[in-house]
Amino acid sequence: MDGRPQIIGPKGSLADDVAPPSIKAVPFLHSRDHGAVELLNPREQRELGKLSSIVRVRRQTVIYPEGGRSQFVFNLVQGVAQTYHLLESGQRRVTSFMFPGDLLGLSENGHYAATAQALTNLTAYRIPIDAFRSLLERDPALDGRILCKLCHELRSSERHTIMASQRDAISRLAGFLLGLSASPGAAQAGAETLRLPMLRHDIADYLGLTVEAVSRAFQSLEAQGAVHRQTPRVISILDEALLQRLAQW
Amino acid sequence: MDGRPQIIGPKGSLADDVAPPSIKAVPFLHSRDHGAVELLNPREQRELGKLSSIVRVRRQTVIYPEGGRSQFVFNLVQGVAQTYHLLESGQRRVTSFMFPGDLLGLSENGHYAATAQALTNLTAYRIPIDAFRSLLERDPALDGRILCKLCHELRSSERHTIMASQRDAISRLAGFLLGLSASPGAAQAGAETLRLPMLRHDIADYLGLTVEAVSRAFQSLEAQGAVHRQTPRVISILDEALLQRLAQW
DNA sequence: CGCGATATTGAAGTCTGTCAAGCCCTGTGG
DNA sequence: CCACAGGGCTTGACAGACTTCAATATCGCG
Repeated sequence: MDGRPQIIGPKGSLADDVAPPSIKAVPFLHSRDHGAVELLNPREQRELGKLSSIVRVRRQTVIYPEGGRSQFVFNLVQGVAQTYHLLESGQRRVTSFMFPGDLLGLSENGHYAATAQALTNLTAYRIPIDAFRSLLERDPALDGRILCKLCHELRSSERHTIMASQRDAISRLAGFLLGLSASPGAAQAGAETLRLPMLRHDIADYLGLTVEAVSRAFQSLEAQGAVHRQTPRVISILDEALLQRLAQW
Repeated sequence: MDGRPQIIGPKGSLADDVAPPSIKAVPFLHSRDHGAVELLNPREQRELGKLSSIVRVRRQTVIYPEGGRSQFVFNLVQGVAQTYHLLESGQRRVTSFMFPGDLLGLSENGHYAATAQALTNLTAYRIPIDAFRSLLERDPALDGRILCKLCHELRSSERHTIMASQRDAISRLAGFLLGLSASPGAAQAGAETLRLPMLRHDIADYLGLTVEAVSRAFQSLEAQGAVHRQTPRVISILDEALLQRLAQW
């Protein structure tokens, strides 16, 4: 089986197995610091579903490449993805990890601004960008919700910036783990064990460190009793308050 | 004279001196890497102007505080501002520098997500957020443009992240100077002399460095012949290609 | 169960942060 | 318009943290 996205088709035969389109964010106006909620009402979910194909993408597969002609927007409903830039220096910078409830391929200008890659096998709604735009024009309320989602993304990008510009590796990793455990799609339902879907290399490229520095930061967090590595990819958070303190916010 | 924003009032007496509302961004769909353009047509400029008060803010004044109840959106038409977060560790993180054509106070959820502060004396349209939102609902085309502006901001935030997560100070500063000289409102009309409206301390907090590191990075860039410091705040770019190379993209 | 990829650990070099001191702008007041 | 004072900027020395290079241990997939 090749690595290309497998298209199941509009309202495809397996659609019944698939969760409906979903966009989650912290609402625009509201009391602060409450978690993300579903922005789409059932009607909007149906509308989006009608425009979409369902695609299943295998782990490691590139969903769309940086610079590619932007034809589709993707709504992730299952699995995890990352977006990254390749720098001319040969380095790679991971700009975001995407979870169910996220929208990929939007923040561009005719071409994709980053490469998107599946970290796990994933399922997404693939929406032609023209259809998406005309839906937004017909439906100002939905448009407002998308605006809200973008604001949310902007905030998390700023959060990312703050994390990546911390001076020491421990602060960066602590902030990363906290963000991950607070992220709606990332933590499995409140348990304090965190399954990391990404490699150390991905974390390093996200935080602007080397894998060695990430590894040593894990070591230090574990030595201080903040976390425990059950396996390299399964982390339990032992002392969230300590993590918070170490993150230096 | 106190430091509070000076309100000139809706269509105030000095409105004739003031440029019309302006929102600039790289268009959504289009061939790539062209500069930012004005997104508002004259009708939209009038609409926004009718909803707004014109405020003049003195250098250093806080426009709105992080966490404050979000009541207004600001459209900057003259001068420069920055937004920042104060971390619990006492550090400060500058998240963006804003120029004419930018929109402040949008990316929030009922409360301002960051503090906005004037770096120079500035002029802005102050738009009540409710009026702004209802205008967007009445005018889907404008809504789409704001969406475009947000995408643009998201891209520049990611750019910021990439810059701030570079390993060495020279790369960060080179990237910063390039971004500034490419920024529509920042460079004075194509001249290769760049007037920096922000302090070294602001640059340091933007790049995640100390002022000393910024100073040494300037020293190094100058020694390599990439830039020349006419005064600490007036920089000429001597070799843009070299800067590009040093920025490591 | 075994191999390849991933993760960890170790040692040396480099760069930034910190602390300290001096210089130079800038803008305020006469 | 000029002088002065304060703040901003630069430079120096040292310690600490990260990167780099290298080797080993471990995980997880087939």
